[in-house]
Amino acid sequence: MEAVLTAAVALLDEGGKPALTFRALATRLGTGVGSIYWYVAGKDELFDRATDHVIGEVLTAVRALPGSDDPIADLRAMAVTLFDAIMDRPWLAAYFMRNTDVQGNSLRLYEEIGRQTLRLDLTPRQRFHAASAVLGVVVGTAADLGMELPQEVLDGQVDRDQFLERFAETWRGLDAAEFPFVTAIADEFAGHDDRDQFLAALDLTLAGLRLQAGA
Amino acid sequence: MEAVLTAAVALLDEGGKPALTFRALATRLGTGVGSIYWYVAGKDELFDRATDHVIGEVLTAVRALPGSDDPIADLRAMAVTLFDAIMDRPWLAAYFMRNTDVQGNSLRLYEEIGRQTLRLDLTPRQRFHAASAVLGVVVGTAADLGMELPQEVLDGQVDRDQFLERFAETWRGLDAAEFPFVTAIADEFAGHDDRDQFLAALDLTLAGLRLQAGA
DNA sequence: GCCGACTATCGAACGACGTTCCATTCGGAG
DNA sequence: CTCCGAATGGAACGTCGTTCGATAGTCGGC
Repeated sequence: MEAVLTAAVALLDEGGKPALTFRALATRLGTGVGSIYWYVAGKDELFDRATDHVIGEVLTAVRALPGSDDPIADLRAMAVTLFDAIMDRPWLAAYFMRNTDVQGNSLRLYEEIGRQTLRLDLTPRQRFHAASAVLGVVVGTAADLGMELPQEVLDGQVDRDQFLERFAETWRGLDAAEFPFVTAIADEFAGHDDRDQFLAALDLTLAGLRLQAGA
Repeated sequence: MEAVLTAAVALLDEGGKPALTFRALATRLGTGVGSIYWYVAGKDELFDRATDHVIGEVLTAVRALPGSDDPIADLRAMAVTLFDAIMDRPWLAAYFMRNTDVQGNSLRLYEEIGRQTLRLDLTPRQRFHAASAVLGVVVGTAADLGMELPQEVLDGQVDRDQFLERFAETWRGLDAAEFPFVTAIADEFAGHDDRDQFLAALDLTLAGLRLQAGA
């Protein structure tokens, strides 16, 4: 069981979600395809279990955070930890979008984040919305992060900066009257860092949250 | 070509992303599978074109918005319009997560949103991040919206509220010492409205944005 | 020593899918 | 009528998730 999950995670790390295949997994484990079905009911459960497995690592990382007297600062640190984990393993983003079993480590992570809102002066509903909003920022930014890279970039044939520059070049060439915004921020897009983009979005909602909590 | 796209959208509306199949599409069009390949290079392009097709409708809806003297209010209205469109067609969420061709209507929609940031007192980078953050909130919330419903709910066998209540019941039964947050907001989760959740998250980032812009 | 019951393994086979390929048909220009 | 590119249709291929039955191994009870 444990060997199945670690092998599945290894496949995901190497080739992303499409690389996780029952046949590939069986080959790596040196067994037959049918054996895997004795441990998991199907592909969904396999994916869920494998993902929950690494969410466990994220959870321990989150729990190991020092913590401070500022709940929002702690909230920020947790979100950053989660985001960094997704940057390392982009296929993780797909997990949060099919959270059928809101159980296990995913629930515990949700608890860790939501617990910070208990330290803020908010109504229960506001707490619920705050925790969801923070998670939403992570997922929302991570979503167009893992998927934006076509195969040629993953293969290392094309540099990421070159890839962005190609788009920026197209944007710069657009009609400035019809696309005042896009032409204006083409340069920003060219060299942009996904992590900075995430932090900016996160800090916006946290600023709003701080305002709401009156802290 | 046009018929192919409208049929593809119809299939997506009826059964979501897994329902969009070359064979199903060919059957609906009364042709062969190979014919579709004369119009599109593959499944990815088919999905992109079909999605961009409906994004066009969202774009006209966004452009039809009245507009006000408050850029942030306009930003909010646009985000809500986009979110509502995704609520109607949950499979749309998957589109924004694989925006390979940042061209077409998607780009125009991005322009429409970003243009509002030009009316705010921000640096170019802040404008770029603001537009991305707003889109991120929409995508982030919409993501765990379309996917959270298992098949039994889509089939109408189980009511959505019953489905949520089932989770809430589990959460209420957890140890309050170990899960102080989850047990506290179980009631909120039970009857929660996805749209309210989205609006709360959106308003948080917009409040932060308003703070940043000093408006 | 034999037995059934349970745990666990294996790979052939099935149906659905995306994609390729090629023979065929159509329609207008010469 | 001829011809050539535009457009069509569907058989065929490889891969995928999943199912299924055959086959061992293990262990307690008689």
